[in-house]
Amino acid sequence: MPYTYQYPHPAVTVDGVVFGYDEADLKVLLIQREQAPYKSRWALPGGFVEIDEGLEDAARRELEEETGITRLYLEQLYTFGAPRRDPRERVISVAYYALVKLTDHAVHAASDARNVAWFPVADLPSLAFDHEEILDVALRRLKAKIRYEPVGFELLPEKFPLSELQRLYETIIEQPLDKRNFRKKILSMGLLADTDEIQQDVAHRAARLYRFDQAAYQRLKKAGFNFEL
Amino acid sequence: MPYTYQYPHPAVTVDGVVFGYDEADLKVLLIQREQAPYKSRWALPGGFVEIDEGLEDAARRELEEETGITRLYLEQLYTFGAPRRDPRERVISVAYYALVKLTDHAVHAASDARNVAWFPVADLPSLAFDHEEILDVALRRLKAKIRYEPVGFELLPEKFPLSELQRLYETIIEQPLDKRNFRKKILSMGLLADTDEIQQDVAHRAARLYRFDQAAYQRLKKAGFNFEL
DNA sequence: AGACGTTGGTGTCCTCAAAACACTAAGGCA
DNA sequence: TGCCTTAGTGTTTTGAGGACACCAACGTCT
Repeated sequence: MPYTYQYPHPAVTVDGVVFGYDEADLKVLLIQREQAPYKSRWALPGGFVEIDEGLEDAARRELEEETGITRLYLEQLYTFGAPRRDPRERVISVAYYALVKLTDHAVHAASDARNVAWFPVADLPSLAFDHEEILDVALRRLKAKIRYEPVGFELLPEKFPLSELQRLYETIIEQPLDKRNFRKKILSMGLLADTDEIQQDVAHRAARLYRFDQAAYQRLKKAGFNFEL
Repeated sequence: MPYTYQYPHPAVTVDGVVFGYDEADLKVLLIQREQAPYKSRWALPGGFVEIDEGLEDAARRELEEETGITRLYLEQLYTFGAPRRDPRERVISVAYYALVKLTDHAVHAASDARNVAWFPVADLPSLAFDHEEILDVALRRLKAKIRYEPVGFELLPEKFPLSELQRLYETIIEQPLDKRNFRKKILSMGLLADTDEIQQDVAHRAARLYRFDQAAYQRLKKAGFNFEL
């Protein structure tokens, strides 16, 4: 027990709410706990912050260790610190939320022996600790954020048809959008670049594929442009 | 040194960015440090989180202890945890921002012997630790938040003329607003109740005084209303 | 008493973006 | 060849935001 302090110190962890999307619904990555407390309950991936490690670094490291996911959009969400949220000791958790392209990470979600799985947000198991609350906050943040910043693209493959983008939006904000108005608006922003490709192997007319034009977005943002819906 | 752990634990603090407004500019409450490090530098009020105390509770307690301010709008801002942000040991700071009615707290800002003062955000001294960064994040948040949630009223006296509300908005978002359009819009929301009073002791035509109608706001919010600008 | 200075308070028109709305095109499949 | 499914396309209507200028009230100064 080599670490002593003059005053009691809480433990600090990071937890990650990792969102993914597959043509049907919005999903979250969960890990089944192997140890007490909450043994065999599902929980958000996360762990302790090393003493010499930045918070975001810790979040990335834990996500990589536990789920194998490496490149992702990551942003701090909120810090949860209710005194008894962990029965063992006082633990303060800095929560992050992340968006990944599910297509890249679909299968091998289980990286080490652990039980890792994607769950549709509409149909979740009961979670360990206060993780349901954390997830709830993350979901509200995502719903709000997607309307005024172009983060939805982080959830899609690099090339995607407009209809998929629209379905993504409809899924997340939970309301239908008019097809023509959606296309008109999103295209008029000039953030989408038309790859000269079309869908393959579909049983109907193939759609054009677009990609998000990061460079154009940066340019527009500097010029005072504000993404909206 | 009675507190020992198996692994190293960081210290956890809360810091508060307290905003006030007085008919000319937006101000922030700062404390002059009495001890090293950064002795005699100005800093955000804050302090250590007790081991059995919620984060928001800690923020309120510290603000009351150090500045005497008691009723305020308080909201978690962001958590800062760069490994060397405090030279003594690893310290993770959960920052909050607060809005107060400066009229209520103008004078006795110095509660105990400490040196406490309001500074215009446009003219700040150099600050201790990473507090300039924290303040910067807080300011950006306030600017964004005031446009889509009716928090501006927290900075004004209970009864205020419309012109003062408009000046507040112009100060915070740093651009002028058209008087007629502003009045039209804000009044049409139905969030302001006309007290039947007017300004006293002014050297010109006296303005009607309004107050923010919290009950009406709650009602509208439930009905799906969204405040904007 | 009268002129002046300062802030309060009011309405219209124009412009543009959001919302509603329905049909043809393409291509695989039975 | 007909059918099913999804892609792709414009116009009209409606409402909100933005530009814009004058009179009213009231204290102050001479």
